[in-house]
Amino acid sequence: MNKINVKKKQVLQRKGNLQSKGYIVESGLLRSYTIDKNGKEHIFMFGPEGWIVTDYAAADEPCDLYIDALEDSVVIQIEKSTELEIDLKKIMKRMRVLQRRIIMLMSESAIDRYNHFVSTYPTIVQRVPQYMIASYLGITPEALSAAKSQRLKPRK
Amino acid sequence: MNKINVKKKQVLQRKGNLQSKGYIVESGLLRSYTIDKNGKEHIFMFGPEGWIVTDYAAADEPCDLYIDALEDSVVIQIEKSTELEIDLKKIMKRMRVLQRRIIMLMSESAIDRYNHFVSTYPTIVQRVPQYMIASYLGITPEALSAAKSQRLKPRK
DNA sequence: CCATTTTCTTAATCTACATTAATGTGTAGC
DNA sequence: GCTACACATTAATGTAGATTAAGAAAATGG
Repeated sequence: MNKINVKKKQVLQRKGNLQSKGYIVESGLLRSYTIDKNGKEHIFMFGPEGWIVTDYAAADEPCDLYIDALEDSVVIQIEKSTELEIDLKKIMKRMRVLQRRIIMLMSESAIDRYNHFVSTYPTIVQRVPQYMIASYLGITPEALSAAKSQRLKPRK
Repeated sequence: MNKINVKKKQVLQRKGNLQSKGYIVESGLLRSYTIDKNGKEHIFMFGPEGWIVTDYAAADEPCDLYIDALEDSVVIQIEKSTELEIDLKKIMKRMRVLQRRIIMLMSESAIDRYNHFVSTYPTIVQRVPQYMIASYLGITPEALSAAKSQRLKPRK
């Protein structure tokens, strides 16, 4: 078993890596993200304690995601084949998270996605800066800020 | 084994169903989709021959997706637990498809997503109306039509 | 075939969100 | 207490894509 201490900002995986691993987060917080052709970051997922962070490229394919640490963390590095054997129900759950994310990106407004996020991951909201949540939601920090202040105003 | 003949437009599963099944498509074409609070449809995936179409809700949870047939089809109905035992590599592939979809929804313009779709699923483009592809891409048919005609115009 | 319905396109207007830029606020180190 | 840096807010302007509506084209059924 391969337990690793990771410092905040340390990069565990870069886009394009072959043989990318999975990471079980024991403590701390990881994130995975892409950088698009305009150099803009888009956060794919946050990985707090208990979560597994990985890219779903096969072992011999270049992966799509960067993975780094948002807090000092302790993680267990695993082979991808191992992860999948772990727990059928967990895989199902992960699939559903991805499914929901797609549905939300297609069918909900920015503020609705934000509200959803806050109620689904209240602890993460406290731990990462607003602009990263915006990045996860697929909008700019400015748009999130505006949407939030809108929400607080009583309707006339 | 539960082989079913499905007529075009026949609905196999409704959003909110419990105990929803998975469907292996032997021939024909299925799709899964949601309907948002404004009554608008958003296609989650197309399932041509050889694909498995399913919602990732656990057996006892209400599912998120409708599933219906876009062409007369022959499908095999399976229990979800069965599906997952089938093939680890396939699961991985499915995960990656979802991952890519999320990345694309967050980081690419409508026309880039369209081009991607066409090169990834050239056969499906021939088999479904444009407005369904728009729905899959997360845009309106009008926007897709406009984007396509833009693309064809030589740049000045 | 013809008639009807479904799908696609075009164009005008509207809106959510992006971009840019400036200002504000916190907090960490000195 | 300053200074700096990281983050959040606000406001002005820009733009991709939504909406609406109309007409053209294509598919479908009798």
